Amino acid sequence: MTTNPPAPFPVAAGARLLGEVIAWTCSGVAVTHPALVAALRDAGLDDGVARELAPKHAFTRACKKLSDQRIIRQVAEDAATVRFQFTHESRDGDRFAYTLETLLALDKTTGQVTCDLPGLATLAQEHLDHAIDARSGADVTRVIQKLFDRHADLFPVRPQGGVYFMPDRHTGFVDRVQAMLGRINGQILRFPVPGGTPEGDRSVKESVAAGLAALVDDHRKAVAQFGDDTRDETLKRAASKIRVTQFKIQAYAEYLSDEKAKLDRELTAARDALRQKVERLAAVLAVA
DNA sequence: TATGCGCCGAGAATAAATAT
DNA sequence: ATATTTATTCTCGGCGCATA
Repeated sequence: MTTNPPAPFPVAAGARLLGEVIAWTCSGVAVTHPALVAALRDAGLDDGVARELAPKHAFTRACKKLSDQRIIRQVAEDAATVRFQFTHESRDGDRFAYTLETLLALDKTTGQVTCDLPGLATLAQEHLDHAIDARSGADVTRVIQKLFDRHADLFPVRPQGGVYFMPDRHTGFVDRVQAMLGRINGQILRFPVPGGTPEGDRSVKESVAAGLAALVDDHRKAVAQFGDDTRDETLKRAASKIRVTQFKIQAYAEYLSDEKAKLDRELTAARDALRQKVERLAAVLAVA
């Protein structure tokens, strides 16, 4: 066995990167919504992915904190207000006892809480205000996935997700995601994958091929569902999604090697199925 | 007005880390 | 050794929007 001198980074002249294996963690991240939006904007990312939480939905988060020895149920809702019943739960010997505590109203637009117990109104308002503002690690993960969904491609390394292969063309994009995560104390790990190693090339090929095959499969399933109640717009959108996937298969051809032909075949099958369906629906429509 | 569709949050399932 | 907490993905259902 020969001993190679330590390779400088990046790998070596001529050996280009295929991409990176990345994983992120937002464990324990607690950030306010405005701070998250600011972090996205400062990093040059689309801040539309971090949306506001409507008072109604924030209240369901707040309910978790308010549910100690208490059961909260929605009793009514109209355009402006949602009403909840708070029922106190206590242990009474060998059984539980329940007593009506209050009825609480939530204004869906202002996020204002009202109820006839002043202390409880204040407590509920505090929890609600916090829930409207606060974003958890899970929320940040959702934001990251939406960013990648809209602007880059991530191929799961394992079916459960969490670790992804990212093609090198998106390196600049991850740089921005990394900057964003840095501002909110999240962490992203990035392992460069150089081209030319047998196992690296194989693993990249398999994960990219599996990811693209999943897209093609989605198209196939969607087309199979279409019927005479499907709108023209939906059919057009399906065709456009198929074109996008075709573009991706082309763009990642170098990763796919011998897997490309199979993907091309499957995509063509999905496109033909759509074409046939469109023709059949047009025929049905003409008769009707 | 009804319907399809995307978005969002909840909850289940699962896994891993941490506390008891 | 067991229970609890935390994080993650997946699926489902409700809501609002656009459109026929």
